[in-house]
Amino acid sequence: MTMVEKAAMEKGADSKKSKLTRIQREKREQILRAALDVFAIEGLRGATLAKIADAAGMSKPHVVYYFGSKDAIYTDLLESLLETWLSPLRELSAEGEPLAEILTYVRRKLRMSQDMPRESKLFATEILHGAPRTVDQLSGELKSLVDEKAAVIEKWSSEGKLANVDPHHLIFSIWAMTQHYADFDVQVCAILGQPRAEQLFDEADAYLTDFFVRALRPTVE
Amino acid sequence: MTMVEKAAMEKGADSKKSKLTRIQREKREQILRAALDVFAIEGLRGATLAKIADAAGMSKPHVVYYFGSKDAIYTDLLESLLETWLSPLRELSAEGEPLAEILTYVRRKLRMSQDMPRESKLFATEILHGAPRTVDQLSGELKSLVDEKAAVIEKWSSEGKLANVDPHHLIFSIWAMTQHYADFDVQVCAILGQPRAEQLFDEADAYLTDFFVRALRPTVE
DNA sequence: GTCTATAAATCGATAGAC
DNA sequence: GTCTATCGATTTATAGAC
Repeated sequence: MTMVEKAAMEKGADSKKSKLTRIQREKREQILRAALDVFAIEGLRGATLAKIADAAGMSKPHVVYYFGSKDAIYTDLLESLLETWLSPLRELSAEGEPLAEILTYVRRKLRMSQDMPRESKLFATEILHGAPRTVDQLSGELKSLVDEKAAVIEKWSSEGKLANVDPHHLIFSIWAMTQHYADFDVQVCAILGQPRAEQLFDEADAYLTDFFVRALRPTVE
Repeated sequence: MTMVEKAAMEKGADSKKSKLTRIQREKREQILRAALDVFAIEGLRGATLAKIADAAGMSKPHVVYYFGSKDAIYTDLLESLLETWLSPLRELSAEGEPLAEILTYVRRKLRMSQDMPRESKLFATEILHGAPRTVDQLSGELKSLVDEKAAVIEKWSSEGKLANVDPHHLIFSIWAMTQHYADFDVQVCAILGQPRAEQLFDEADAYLTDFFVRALRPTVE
């Protein structure tokens, strides 16, 4: 086992990275950036150490030296991105104006699809294939967060500030529609005739805002 | 090259299968069924001939004998399923009542996600990874169909029979929301706490119907 | 047509020089 | 720390017996 591996295996997530030198952190970041490109396009099995090493501008054993295995790179990527991925939902506030809060959430998620399509595809592929590395976090951390925010939405509905919708399925709808533009961009562009990416997301923003306003505005009684 | 391969390579999609004997067709069907299971879970790269052969109850060379290569099985699967996959949209009729037509389409797509989750995952993975084998059909056959139906929806909107929405993005929304339940079933079940599959789709049906009615009902002027 | 055995290629990971 | 060379395992595909 290498020195870097020993340091990385120190118990506790906090100590994990603090034990690394600046150069070690930078090398690892460099590899993670390259690996994201490769994994997003090729998937875990399709990606090879050779491609990752090539994209990172290093030799194959050098990549292994820093992470121990291809699988470790993949797992590290998923873990390090999860918090970022969930942050838009975390920011949904019970204190704000209901419809505006949800529209802001939709926009943040759509922005995330636009800015981080590789990350979106990484998670999509992982879940699509049964999420063997992630299923614990899905039914733990993620479920807690969703349940908490669903309760907020439920309360808004019951107070008549929002149309009466199942809050869990509403969250699924928001995920589905926004991530669709990142995950299935090839299909979307093929059908729309290859618009500029920026224009596409402007269209999607206008469409989704309009769509959710109509669907969620409380019915006049 | 084998006899089966020779027959399969006869030019023209129609002659392709008619040249095969009944037994040859049955064997090929048997392999395709087994391969769908394996590809849907493991992806193209993750699937191996050994797993496919095992699932089909044959030896590895026997599988190759009928299809020539692993890739050929995968491509054949995608092609043979495309028509089924598009059929719900094809059935959207310009003659029917607008809102009812769209709700019927949503329900058919949702039913398809429920009944054919493996097929859904197969297409999702393919497109997610850039659709190298399918991109021609996406910008050809699929684009034509979508453009045609989008024009119908556009007309309904302009006649005031439907809310004013971008018809292409509406179709994307329907795909995204319905396929989400098949493609990301692991995540959905983790968050909802593993409900029975049938119950989940009943919930989704009620939710989506309600949601689209609200979003698409024409605004009173 | 169907099998066993194996060739040929690929890939993850390691050894060991520097 | 970083490299070249290579091992060992896996996997696609073929050869050849029956």
